[in-house]
Amino acid sequence: MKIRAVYTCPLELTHDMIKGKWKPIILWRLRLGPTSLSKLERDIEGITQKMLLQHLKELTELGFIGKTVYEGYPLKVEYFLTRPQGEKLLSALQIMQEIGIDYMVEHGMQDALIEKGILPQVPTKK
Amino acid sequence: MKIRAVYTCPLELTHDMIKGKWKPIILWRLRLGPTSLSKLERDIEGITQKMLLQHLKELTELGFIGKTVYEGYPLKVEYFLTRPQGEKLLSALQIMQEIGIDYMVEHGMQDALIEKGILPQVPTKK
DNA sequence: CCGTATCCGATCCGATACTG
DNA sequence: CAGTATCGGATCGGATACGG
Repeated sequence: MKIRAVYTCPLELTHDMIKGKWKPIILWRLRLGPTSLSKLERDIEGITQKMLLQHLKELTELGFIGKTVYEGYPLKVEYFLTRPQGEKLLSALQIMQEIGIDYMVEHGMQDALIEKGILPQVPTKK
Repeated sequence: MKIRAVYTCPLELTHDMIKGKWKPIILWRLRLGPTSLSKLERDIEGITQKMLLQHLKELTELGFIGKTVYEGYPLKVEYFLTRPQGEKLLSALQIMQEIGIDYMVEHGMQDALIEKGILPQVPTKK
């Protein structure tokens, strides 16, 4: 991904930076703290290693994610949210998470949320 | 665009809902109040009528935008942000706008911002 | 465990022409 | 002014294989 020279507004730039099916999910997972590639791959259901690496790379180049490489064997690498950039972006994603929850609750999709422990059992009765 | 039955997390759903080159820009423009199709088309530089209509339709179906149709000629339609959904989404976009500004300032792209009046003349000296 | 490369179908979006 | 339809190139993302 490359940054264009001109955008309609800064918002468009940001939207472009988090474009990609897995980018928000990766950042969201990283809010829990630094992790390795393999952990991310295990935790993010359905992602392929290729997409994970590609999106990690882009987010790193954009300054939202940092990377620590430990020398020696076995290989060890940790990815983490940068501050303040990564964490600020997270605050936008936090709102988006809420919007998603609101939407699902209003459209009878709570069951999926309860299953994942995002919502507690037996939510407000209609 | 269609809503899938299952998502990794609610955040992914929201990200999907605002996927599309012009969606954030359209919503951003609507923060200024209700407007017509033709005004949007004029104000959003580079958009085609086709994309504008397509994205407006999707955002309307998703509940972020509302639409008032006035009877009689000349035809008159107004699009507006819904509350609370549209306005809540706007608050996430607000943060994304700031992130974009931050990025541009840190990468020597302020000139574009000053031109558009987003930043005042002569910002903080390095 | 970490990372790169290729192939290929799906989708996105711009251009353009046309209707009420 | 508001909205629909079609076509084609560009990009995205999944599968898969391979290398440090």
